[in-house]
Amino acid sequence: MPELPEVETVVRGLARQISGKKIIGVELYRKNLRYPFQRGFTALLQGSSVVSVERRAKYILINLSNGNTLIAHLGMTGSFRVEKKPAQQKHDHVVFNLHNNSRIVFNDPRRFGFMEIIKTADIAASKHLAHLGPEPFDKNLSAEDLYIKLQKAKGPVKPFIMRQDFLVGVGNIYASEALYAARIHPEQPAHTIPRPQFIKLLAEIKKVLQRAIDAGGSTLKDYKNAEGEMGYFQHEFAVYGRAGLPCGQKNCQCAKKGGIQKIIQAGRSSFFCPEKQVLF
DNA sequence: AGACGTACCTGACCGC
DNA sequence: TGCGGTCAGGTACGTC
Repeated sequence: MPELPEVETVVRGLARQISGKKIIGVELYRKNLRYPFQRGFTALLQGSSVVSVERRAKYILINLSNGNTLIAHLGMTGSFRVEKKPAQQKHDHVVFNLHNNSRIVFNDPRRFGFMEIIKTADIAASKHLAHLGPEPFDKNLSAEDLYIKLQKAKGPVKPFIMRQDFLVGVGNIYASEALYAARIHPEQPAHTIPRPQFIKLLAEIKKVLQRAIDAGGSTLKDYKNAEGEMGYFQHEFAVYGRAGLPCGQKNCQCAKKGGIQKIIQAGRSSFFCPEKQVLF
């Protein structure tokens, strides 16, 4: 499910639904997700109130009044939903009962997601967040620093821009979309990209992420935000999942030559327009 | 040190 | 209808 826009959408929904609410009980329906739940998981939450809900990279941070933060990651298929009345579904793993009688349910069929509680003061230095690169929408984001890293990169550009220690938030969908918008072939060696093209690529990454946030994320299969709403950005994909179809721009010659190409890079599907994205 | 494959899991879909 | 194979939005870890 979730790249930056989907996580951002979930965070905004959760913030609306649970900010200021007290957690009166937690139900765990298994002993692990991707990792085992830590000892005392339930006790660390019970009785505290939600101060705020934030996003860092693709992680959801729920800050609590007791000085702890619940870090949650959605993996590929994790989702939160808000319920007024219990309506158990397959793969519901965690339920947070709030004092206003609503329930926040975490559901995750593949269980690649996880949750961990850490002291709020230790969040930035925590195992999961310490190595992360900058946020794309950080006011102080330095294109120059990123370009220096890019020049030292070895492999093709597409897997490189998905590295969370380079720049956070870009996953498999938006990597293809941003490269298309910047007219860069996904197999172009990262270090060969000239400075102006990289600046363009960075701008397109931000643009596509922002457009996706504005559309409420992308719903491929069953993604929904915390309030049960689907995203709509999938209707705006120019290349992702569109192998054999014409690319996002009308009248592109690629339509006559087999359309959008699909290749596998680092075990993931990449999509590109063979007319507009040419190796150099 | 860094790059790569692989593992983690379930479900949907496709061809036979 | 059923079965096997393939693929899926992400991350971490072992092994060169």
